[in-house]
Amino acid sequence: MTMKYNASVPIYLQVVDSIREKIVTGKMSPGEKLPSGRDLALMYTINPNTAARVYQTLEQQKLLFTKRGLGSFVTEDQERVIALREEMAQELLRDFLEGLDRLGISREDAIEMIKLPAPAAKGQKDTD
Amino acid sequence: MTMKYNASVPIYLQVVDSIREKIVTGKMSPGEKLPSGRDLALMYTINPNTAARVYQTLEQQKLLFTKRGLGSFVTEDQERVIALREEMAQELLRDFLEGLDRLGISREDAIEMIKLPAPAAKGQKDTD
Amino acid sequence: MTMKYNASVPIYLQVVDSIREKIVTGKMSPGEKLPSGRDLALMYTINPNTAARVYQTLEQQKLLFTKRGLGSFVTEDQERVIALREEMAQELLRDFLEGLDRLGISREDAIEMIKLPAPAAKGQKDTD
Amino acid sequence: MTMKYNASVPIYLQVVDSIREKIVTGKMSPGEKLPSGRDLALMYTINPNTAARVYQTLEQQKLLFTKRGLGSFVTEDQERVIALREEMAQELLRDFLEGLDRLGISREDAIEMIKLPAPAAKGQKDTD
DNA sequence: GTGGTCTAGACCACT
DNA sequence: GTGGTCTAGACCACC
Repeated sequence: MTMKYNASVPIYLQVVDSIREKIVTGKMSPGEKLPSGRDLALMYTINPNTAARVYQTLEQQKLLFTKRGLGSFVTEDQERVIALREEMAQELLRDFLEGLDRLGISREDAIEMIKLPAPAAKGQKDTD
Repeated sequence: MTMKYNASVPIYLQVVDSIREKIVTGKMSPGEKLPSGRDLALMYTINPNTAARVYQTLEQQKLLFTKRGLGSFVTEDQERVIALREEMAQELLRDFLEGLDRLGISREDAIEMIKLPAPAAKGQKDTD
Repeated sequence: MTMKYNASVPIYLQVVDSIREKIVTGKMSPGEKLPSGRDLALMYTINPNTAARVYQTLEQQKLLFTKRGLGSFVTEDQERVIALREEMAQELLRDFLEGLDRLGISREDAIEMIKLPAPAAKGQKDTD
Repeated sequence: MTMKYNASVPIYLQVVDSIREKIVTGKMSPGEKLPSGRDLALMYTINPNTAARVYQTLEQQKLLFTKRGLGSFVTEDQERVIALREEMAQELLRDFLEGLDRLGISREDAIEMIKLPAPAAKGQKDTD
């Protein structure tokens, strides 16, 4: 679970995304218990405070709920999860289409690009 | 040229992107003169310091060059522009494909999504 | 007796309030036997430790007394109950009046609000 | 601006309430600049981190917005302010009425209580 | 054990 | 100067 952190985006958000992905893709099930804040801190080698912030953020997004003294749990609101997955897909698509427009690339060309084998991996974008 | 700024990404970068887009898509031609720093500040309603940083950043990316006392000009290195456009397209595509994988969406489904009419625009995420 | 718990206030206090209300409003009579700690735990679906804390708290408030081996009983000190009811009413009123002042609402307006039919219930603030 | 803090509710929330009250009652105007985080920390004798949390919370409630490097400002969304005041009034009223019901006090009696001169001030509820 | 809060101090990027 | 983030460590209440 150790991660390479991208220096330009807050660590807590990167961990949030990592966990959110697990929930949204079903790798974590509704009601499932998440690691304790302290454990999360160890797993991701971050400060306990940062770990707490991760769970706080996810709780605000209603992707998990917390019971004091017991721990944090994946939301049981399955619809929330599905809706979020849909949102994320729409945002991903919109960003892509907007980018195409800005670069003046047609959708037909874009589809061709998708069909082709993936291009070489990127050099690191911005770590420092 | 007034812009709605997204609070979560530095203003100077948003302006940088705006200008870079014009260069890459040919809306600004090689050698063309850019507005003075002060004019840029007025046009984008930003601080002159921020405007200076914009040109400084674009100069580092070799998309423009500056002549003392004369102003800033779009690079005449056409290959640089073309290469950059290609890079940007590849990055856009890669981000899209990675996002699809994370969400567990197949490329076929993605292509279907692209072909469909664009979904309604989202409410602004965080502008101010 | 099952309850929806508010995540932001300790469960044991919510149960304490629930029982105190019954005593203060006379739904439970002086000297009446309360359920055993274990039964209380079942009734409120709480941990036996928490149930014990509930009785402990109520005992500190002299609203019940415990006889070893026999169980817990509602206090027979009727004056204590009456005084508490009065206290609670005063506190309720004071909180309301202070809130009005903070919001800059006159008492006349407040009285009008009370006379009107109750507004629709709010969505739950934070239950789990 | 120094405050007496109630030990049983988080300091940052007490400061949040203090500022929210100023906004909602019009003591602070739309667009008005709030003190910097550091200044707020000094004014309320709290840690800068706690001060930051105060503004974060208020920002989530859309009562203020923040510009990096510039500071935080009272929201210019007047409707948001009005709506919030209304919400707060409704919640205050609802809590009062619910309390009356729990204590078995009629609304007529409640109105009489409101009309009477305020009862003696409360002893401290819970400081420690 | 678990989460929640707070302090203290540091570093960085942005305006 | 201003906000944003992170670390470190502590204390407390709750279950």
